Amino acid sequence: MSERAASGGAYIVKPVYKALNVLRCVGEHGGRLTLTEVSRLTGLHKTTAYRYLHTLAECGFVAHDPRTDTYGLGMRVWELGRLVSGDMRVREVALPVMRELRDEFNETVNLGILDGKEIVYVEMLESGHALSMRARVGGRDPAYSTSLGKAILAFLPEEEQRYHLPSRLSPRTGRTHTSLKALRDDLSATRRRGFALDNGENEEDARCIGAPVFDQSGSVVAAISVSAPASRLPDELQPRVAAAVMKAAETISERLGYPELRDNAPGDRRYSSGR
Amino acid sequence: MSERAASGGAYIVKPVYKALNVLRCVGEHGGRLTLTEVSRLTGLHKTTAYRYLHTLAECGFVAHDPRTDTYGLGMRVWELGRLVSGDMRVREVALPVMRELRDEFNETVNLGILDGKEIVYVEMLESGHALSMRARVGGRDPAYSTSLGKAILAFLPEEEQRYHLPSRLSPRTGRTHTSLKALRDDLSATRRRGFALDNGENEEDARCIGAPVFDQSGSVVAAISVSAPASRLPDELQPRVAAAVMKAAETISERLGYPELRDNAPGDRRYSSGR
DNA sequence: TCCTTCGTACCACGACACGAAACAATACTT
DNA sequence: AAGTATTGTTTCGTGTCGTGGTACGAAGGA
Repeated sequence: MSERAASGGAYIVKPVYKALNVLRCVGEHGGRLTLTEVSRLTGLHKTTAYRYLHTLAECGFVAHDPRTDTYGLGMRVWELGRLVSGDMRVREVALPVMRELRDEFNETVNLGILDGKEIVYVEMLESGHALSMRARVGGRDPAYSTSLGKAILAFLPEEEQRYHLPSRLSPRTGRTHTSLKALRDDLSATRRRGFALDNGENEEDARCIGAPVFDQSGSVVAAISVSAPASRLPDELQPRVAAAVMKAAETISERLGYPELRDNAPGDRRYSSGR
Repeated sequence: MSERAASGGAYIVKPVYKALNVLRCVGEHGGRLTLTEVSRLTGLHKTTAYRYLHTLAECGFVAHDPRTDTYGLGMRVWELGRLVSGDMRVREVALPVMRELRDEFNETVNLGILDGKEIVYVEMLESGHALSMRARVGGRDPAYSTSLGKAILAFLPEEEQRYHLPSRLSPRTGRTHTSLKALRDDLSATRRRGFALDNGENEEDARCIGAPVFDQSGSVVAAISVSAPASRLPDELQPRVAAAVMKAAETISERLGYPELRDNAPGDRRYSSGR
């Protein structure tokens, strides 16, 4: 079996890396995992999984139910998770603005944060329509194939941007960018016009329009987007939605302390290069 | 010499154990921790801390801010934390009942869960009074010195109970039980009367009255309590408060599917909850 | 009854985690 | 400006300890 070089990077302590995988595995399967299931899912030797689970349990990161001999996430994870929530000022600040935006078009509004090469959905307001998107709060998608991700990437300093770009663009739909060149062109276009477009690049038949959110230091920290089935977001509507999304994003940025821009010219958006 | 006690007993993988300590350390200090700070706080060698942080970062459990060269909790922690929240049905179910209880006496109402030898405050409704308790949501206290903890411990099967009792009872105040014998007596008393008392055992001058919450399988999963300064909870008032706390706890238990004891008629257990 | 599959326990071996020391790149002092 | 102290990063040899095989008792299923 050809093991992936995943755990082979530099300065990676393998026991830690693999144990964290166990933790994530337990979380993703909603608890109720038995030892052998964990062993199978992670590909670890049964004995090794056993020791990891014991260690994780000792620290409170997983909880062992002695009745069913199953493992689930522990309270310490919840505890730490709350601490992260407390740090996410964007979320509270953005919520009321997102609500307005949702009501304006009655379409799903998303708030996303860049984490590594993926964006994480941090908040999401559903549209009234029955047809809803697949994404969920806490879920992830590649940054390069979503309007949220592209909105953030486009306004990142080049050096940082490179860090968040994958070496290989695996196409998620027929419309996903497959070359770094095409993606870079897309990014500079979004930077020019101030918002990002996703025409079914991440999910078939789904259209998204996203705009970046800046904090007081002038760097992108998040993005918001309106997403809907292509049928409900025809080309004629896009300018109006894009303007609204950008407006909302600017409002959030200002409330985060981002210095207001006097000029409202829509192509003149620049991030401060100095820090 | 004291290594066995320090970094755990058998089946503990030390790199994992220590890395988890790093993670908790980063969380407790609200992020913004530098490498050497982590090294100092955890007592780990600088190189080791460096490798752990790298590994944790690779897995998304900590985030490295390259600007300030500091580490904070990563998005993956938030992600997993949400999953735990989703599992905590008690919390949603208990909230409205807790609200009623808070309004009845205008005192702080707590919801706690047992985790290891400690209880974790999962929800908390403050009283209107200016004088509030020290405890916070997400915080911890020893189980044996709080009414929440004792309410849960008392209704645990003996074998499980022993697992959650510390070998050494370190006194937190002058009133804390110092002997296992005294604690056991207290526990059987609480089991008899159905609620637990804490007269300044955990925090000087703080009184708490707690009652256990059961789930559909009939086992304790949590406890609620009313807590207040001793001056506002005089002996005369205790019976009334205790009755109300027990009533509220029973209501929550029933809504969690706990079969009411009085009538055994199947399918006939949906009255007397006032709704 | 046998047979499977579970969690737990033990052990010998060699991978790899570890700490010392030195590196480069900043901050702080003089 | 030169010196000094502290930072994060890198390399490397040593010996610890994490690892996978293996085995045992218990608990179901056939």
